[in-house]
Amino acid sequence: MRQVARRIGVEPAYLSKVERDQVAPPSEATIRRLATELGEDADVLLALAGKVSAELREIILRRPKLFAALLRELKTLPDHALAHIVREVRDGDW
Amino acid sequence: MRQVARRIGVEPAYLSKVERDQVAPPSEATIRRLATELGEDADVLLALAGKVSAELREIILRRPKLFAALLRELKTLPDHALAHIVREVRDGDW
DNA sequence: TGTAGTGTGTACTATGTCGTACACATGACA
DNA sequence: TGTCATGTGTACGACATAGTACACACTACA
Repeated sequence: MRQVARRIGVEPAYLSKVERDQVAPPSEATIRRLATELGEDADVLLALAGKVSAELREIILRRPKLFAALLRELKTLPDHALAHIVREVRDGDW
Repeated sequence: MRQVARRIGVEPAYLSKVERDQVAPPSEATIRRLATELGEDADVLLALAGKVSAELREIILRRPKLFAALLRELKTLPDHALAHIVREVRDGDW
């Protein structure tokens, strides 16, 4: 644990408390370093901390109306339908 | 101005500073009341404040991987293509 | 048996967020 | 010319965020 703490640049005591939810979630930067260190998906770890990455936030902020409308429409769509859209867009069908 | 301030529940001095960007943006709740009062789109006003509504954040947080992938794919799509997707989903073509 | 490494409890701190409170200058106008 | 409404400058404050620093208890093991 001390090794992980040292590698991601925080105090061992702090990491210990983070793991046991004894403190508020770390900053995005710290969560990202932790995700890298643990081989976890950063977006998922951030979500566990109740955070959305600054990168995604920026995408939305550039076109708030469109993305707000889109997200509200997609909100209730099942996973496979979402994944389908992702694939279609990626394959350039737009 | 004092009337608007009173209606949205803040001090006139504060609203004055907000208008001239002399202070950090108000909270989401205050921005929403302001948007209602001014007849503006809340998502747009929130975006001007660099914020994404808690509602949209929650949608993402429930399925972080899917929405992260989706947003990154949609990031560079032109407005009309995004609007097209919104319509298709709304019309139940999924 | 002592000592070296491991996780944890307690206390503290700096910076950011989201405002309030009050005084003041200014211009309109009766 | 006094007063009344209007916007603004300055000071302050509560609470949240994102940690540090240090001491301490426990375990393994040479």
